[in-house]
Amino acid sequence: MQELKSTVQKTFAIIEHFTSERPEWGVTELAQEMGANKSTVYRFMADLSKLGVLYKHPITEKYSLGLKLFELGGRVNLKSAFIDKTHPELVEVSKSITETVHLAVLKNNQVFYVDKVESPQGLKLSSQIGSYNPAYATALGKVLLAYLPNGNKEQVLDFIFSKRNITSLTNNTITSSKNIKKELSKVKAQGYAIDKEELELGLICVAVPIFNLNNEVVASLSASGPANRFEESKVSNYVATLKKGAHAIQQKIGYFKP
Amino acid sequence: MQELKSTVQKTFAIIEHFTSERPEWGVTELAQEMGANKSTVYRFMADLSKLGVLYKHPITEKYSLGLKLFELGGRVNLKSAFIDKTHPELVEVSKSITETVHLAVLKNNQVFYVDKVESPQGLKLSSQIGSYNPAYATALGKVLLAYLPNGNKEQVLDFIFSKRNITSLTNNTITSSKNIKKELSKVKAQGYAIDKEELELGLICVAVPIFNLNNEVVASLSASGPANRFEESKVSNYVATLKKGAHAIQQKIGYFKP
DNA sequence: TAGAGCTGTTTCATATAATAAAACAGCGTT
DNA sequence: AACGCTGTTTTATTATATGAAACAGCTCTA
Repeated sequence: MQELKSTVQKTFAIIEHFTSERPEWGVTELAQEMGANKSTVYRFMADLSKLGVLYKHPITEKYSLGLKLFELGGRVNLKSAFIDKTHPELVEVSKSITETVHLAVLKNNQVFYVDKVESPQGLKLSSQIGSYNPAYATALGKVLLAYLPNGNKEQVLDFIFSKRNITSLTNNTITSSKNIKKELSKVKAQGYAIDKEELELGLICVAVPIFNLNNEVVASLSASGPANRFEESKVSNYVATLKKGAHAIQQKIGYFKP
Repeated sequence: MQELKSTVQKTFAIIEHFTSERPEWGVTELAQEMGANKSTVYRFMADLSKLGVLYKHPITEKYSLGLKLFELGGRVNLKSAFIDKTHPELVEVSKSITETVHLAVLKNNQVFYVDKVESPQGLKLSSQIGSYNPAYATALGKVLLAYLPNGNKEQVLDFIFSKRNITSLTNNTITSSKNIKKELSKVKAQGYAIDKEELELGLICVAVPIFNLNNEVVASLSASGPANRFEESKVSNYVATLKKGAHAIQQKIGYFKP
């Protein structure tokens, strides 16, 4: 934990450990997990409990996320102009395509999921609003990379493809710098990207760019679903629907820059 | 701000200033509001923005609450966060009224059932902890909507009442935006809501608000039962009992205010 | 066009709060 | 009764937060 400089960062490093997979932590085990001192973590958790950010179960004495975060989260949801403006369009696209639809931006050189509408066909994807995925293994990421401004494109791509950042997620993942550059040219030429089980086996994804008023790509819109539902013949229809949605979103968010 | 000892408390003191009434702050004005140093507040806000807890508008440079809080809010397990503190009170109220008692919050613009105590008279309601019902057709929902902060009230109501979201569940369901607004004014004026077979034929429900320390409504408490047991004369007694219960719950979920 | 008056941001010596080892306390189990 | 596991408190030490001042960038306005 000593590598985190500010207390604000430490605070949220602790909070972030409470995930849906691991919603409960004791003081000692969380300190161990974080490689931090027990009494330090204790003080943070005690403070956060006093504020209602964490909730301490009166019997088990385990901590979990508290009502304060629910309340604050609710304030964001209702106020956020971004999601308020894009969500209805995502709903439209999802209805039309009947698959899960994502809106993502590039953040820290990764795909950052901003909004999501689940498929009415009820296939659960592991993606979550606010989470990240590698850019090189997703259709969303390919679009965001393909349209990077020429000024720093090479730089960003070289950084992403420095060996330590790349892991092969499936047999189809593109792991070489040369091949991804070829792929990105193709994406830019055809105006959309496709991910054929490169992130996860059985999962296919199609994505299109969302432009701002300066013709820069600020976000990407995608449809994802099981491979058996994404026949070649359907893709062009999906792309057309996604582009219509992307266009509608562009009209609404002329100002947004991530 | 110097009276706040720990940095964790300072962090959330800053975050708490972003309310629905005042969702945007600049560095200088927030520092003034808090009686704190400008550069101190700046560092906090810069750190929080890096984490996505705050969002800095690229043009106005004003800060607002960010996606990270939205994400964290979604992770909170309401059942475990509420139920330990509220359940005993629900039992009390249910004993006194001898009808089924519910505790609910507004989530995704719908009524979300957090806790429930069944009537000792053994009428089974279809409601379940963790399930949803439309806000406009329940007493719980009317309370939660009536006390929405003025900042985004209109927006939320308009969203809920865009035609495709409304279905008439019984002959009594209020389905027009105009009528629900009238109804909500009434609810706020009298301090409680009543649902006369608007969700389900034969089912009547009375609900009161639960406030937090900022006088914002965070939840709603209700009693429900068959229409023939809810005579006009009893309702005022039910409301009184519910309010007593709501008050007791408020005492328990009132957190330390930074 | 010069300058006043706002912003947000950076710097740096100083003060203060965060840290971590150790001891403590409470609870079950052996 | 002694062990091993919790969460909690204490303490001297160290590292971090602080805030005054200066800077930078912008929009008015005279």
